[in-house]
Amino acid sequence: MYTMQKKAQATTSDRVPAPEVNFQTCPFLASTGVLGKKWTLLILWVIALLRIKRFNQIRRSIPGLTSRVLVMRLHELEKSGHIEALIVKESPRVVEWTLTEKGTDTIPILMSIMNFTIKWYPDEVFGDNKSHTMNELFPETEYPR
Amino acid sequence: MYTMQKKAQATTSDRVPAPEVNFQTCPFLASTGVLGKKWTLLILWVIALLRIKRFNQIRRSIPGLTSRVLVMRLHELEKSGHIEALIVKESPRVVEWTLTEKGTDTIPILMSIMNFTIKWYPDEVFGDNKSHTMNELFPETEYPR
DNA sequence: CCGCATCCAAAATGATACTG
DNA sequence: CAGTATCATTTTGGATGCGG
Repeated sequence: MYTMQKKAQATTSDRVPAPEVNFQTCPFLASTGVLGKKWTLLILWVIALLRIKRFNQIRRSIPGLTSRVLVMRLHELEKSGHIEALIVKESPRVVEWTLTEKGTDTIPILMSIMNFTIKWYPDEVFGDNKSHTMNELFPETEYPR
Repeated sequence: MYTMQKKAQATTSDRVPAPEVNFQTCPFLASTGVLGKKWTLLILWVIALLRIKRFNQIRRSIPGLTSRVLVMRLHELEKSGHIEALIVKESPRVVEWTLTEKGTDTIPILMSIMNFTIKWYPDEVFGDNKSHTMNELFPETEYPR
């Protein structure tokens, strides 16, 4: 429960949370880093939660994502240290993409997003229209922190 | 702690988490909704955590954000039900933007992002280079869930 | 000053085909 | 299989203006 919500007699002079945080320069929030770009979180979800490691498998698991954008995002994520490429074999080339420690630390973000989505967009993410909770879906996972 | 990380003898036939979730259609992850677009989370941060409600104050608090994009995002966020406009006065028009319940539910997402950022990008978000934790920064807030 | 519209340039992304 | 190359389309940036 957030205590910062407006109470009956609350005024606008309530404490401003964490003014010492330069939120404007957060690479994700400001979309200056790869995490703020289109398709990135979906790609991370696939690698992190579905454990899909291969280029074309990732692409096929995300309808609408093209090779062009996928290869851009993978290389950006590699450069930013979220994922690593393991060259399994050359000619025909086989590459496996896996999370680094930094990439693993994005999982709570993905979880908090999905937690929001299953509450506000259940029709979009469930075929059966039943209500679901994160604990039901990810029973062995503590999230998001 | 996530139990889905690879253990020594783990194989790729480990359980795939939550196959019943159509993650591809999550509006945020897929960037089909406003939350996935550039500047949106920064705008929500300002309204939610800094409690800034006015158009030009929001704009000035986010360097680089133009009127054009701000007005687009505010109206998109209004349409999607994350924020509400309160017309305080006409001529000159004064509008106050505040979070709805749905918008309030995005705060855990913002928190998990900042939690990630203060770990991996401390130089970008702190001026003093000291180490910080979320509990230190948001003492009265339980987060992210 | 306020919120917001218009115009045009630049950047990001989509579609399709192709290569080692 | 894992990417490239090319071109069309969409989204965003920047300047400017405008009625209240």
